[in-house]
Amino acid sequence: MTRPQINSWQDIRAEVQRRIHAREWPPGQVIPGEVELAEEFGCARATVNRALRALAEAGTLERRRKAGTRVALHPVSRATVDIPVIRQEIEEAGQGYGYRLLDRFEANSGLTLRALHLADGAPYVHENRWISLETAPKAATQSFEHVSANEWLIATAPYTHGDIAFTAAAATQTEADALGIPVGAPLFIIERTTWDHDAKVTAVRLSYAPGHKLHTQIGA
Amino acid sequence: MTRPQINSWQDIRAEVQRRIHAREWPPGQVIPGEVELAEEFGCARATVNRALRALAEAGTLERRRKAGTRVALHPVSRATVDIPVIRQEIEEAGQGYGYRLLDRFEANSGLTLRALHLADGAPYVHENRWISLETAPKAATQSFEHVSANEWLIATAPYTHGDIAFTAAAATQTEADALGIPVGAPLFIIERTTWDHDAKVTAVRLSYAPGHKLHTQIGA
DNA sequence: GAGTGGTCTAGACCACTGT
DNA sequence: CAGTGGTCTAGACCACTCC
Repeated sequence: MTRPQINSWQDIRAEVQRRIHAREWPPGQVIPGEVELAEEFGCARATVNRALRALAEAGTLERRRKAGTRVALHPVSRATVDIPVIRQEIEEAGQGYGYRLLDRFEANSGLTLRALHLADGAPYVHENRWISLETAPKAATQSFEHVSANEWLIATAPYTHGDIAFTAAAATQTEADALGIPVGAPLFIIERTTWDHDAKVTAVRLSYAPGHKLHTQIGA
Repeated sequence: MTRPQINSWQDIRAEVQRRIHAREWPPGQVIPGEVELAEEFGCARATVNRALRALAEAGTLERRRKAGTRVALHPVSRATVDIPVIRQEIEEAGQGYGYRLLDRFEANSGLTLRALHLADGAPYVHENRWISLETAPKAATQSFEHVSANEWLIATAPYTHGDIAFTAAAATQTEADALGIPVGAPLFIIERTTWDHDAKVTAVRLSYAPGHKLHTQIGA
């Protein structure tokens, strides 16, 4: 009785997942060390390391030096969400992209924009954005009437990190007018702020027309 | 004129990010191969591979055999969202966790539950769940009056993969009654379905009380 | 077919951290 | 202080894919 040969790090990952799945290694339990597993599987320790690291990044395992590797006690679902450029998002759905600048004014050291993105002519998402003129001074010379801030910033003002929040909110009068919906309608909101090192680059609130869903997947 | 020594794969990752950031390697451009970079940085190819692989996983680079490595043309923001167990989510916010089963009935080969999770006694999220009695037959013998399906399933019915959707919706009469809010109020919704290989395990719709935000971060 | 990334190995040293 | 994971190396072969 033989079992399929376990060679690659992905095979090892699958086998470890199977043992966790089958409760051979229940949640919270410390599993054998890398050296021991390498011997069992007949491979190099680096290969085991590769497999266990992948599982740790996925949230399935928790690893600490000296303490060892254990099966995660509270297996959160770790989902990776891709937030595309809006034009891309619309065009990939096979729809025609449209863009309208609604409002624009400078105040102090910031530029505030409001814009509407359309899919096949229908309002898709309302964008309320602030751009730092200290970090991205060239924004002051851009009209943003034909190029969305979304795309201009990507090509012009790189960032090092940011944070994102998802929530729901009732449509304000401004949003309702722009999207052509009743005030108070439930909107899916994405708020994003990005920095270039310590300098804030931009902050944006995207208000999606009712019905919008953000999909993602989880594995193991 | 010397620059800081570049040794670790994280140093290499940072240096590559810097060159992309500084437009030395603009979006779409093919960057030097691993061998060449390894020579430049005076390290092993595996170390360069480690750094470039990390950037590829983050969406910053696109790699293909033979074609080489290029800077991503449409740098989507790839955010990893941790979706914790609800009890944990509440307790980590320093609030007291409460749970009430609202409804329960079996139909055909499925068990349908409605429940309410509370934070410091206030309604936090309304849960509407379906559990496959084919995949998880033991669910039929569970009352779920004191143990939430959320936690019971984690401890009992593992899954291999699933999908998640985020959206916003107006509170239904049922949700409004449970959460103590007006009908039509904007709710943040998480819909999740999980499978164990080909068999559907459970599907759940979580309706969060108004104001709830799901936070995450992005880097590079 | 040839060039690139993907992976594996065997060994070594390092870094963190629990005891 | 000692044990575990984290990383690096030098070399090798493989797998994919563009030409």
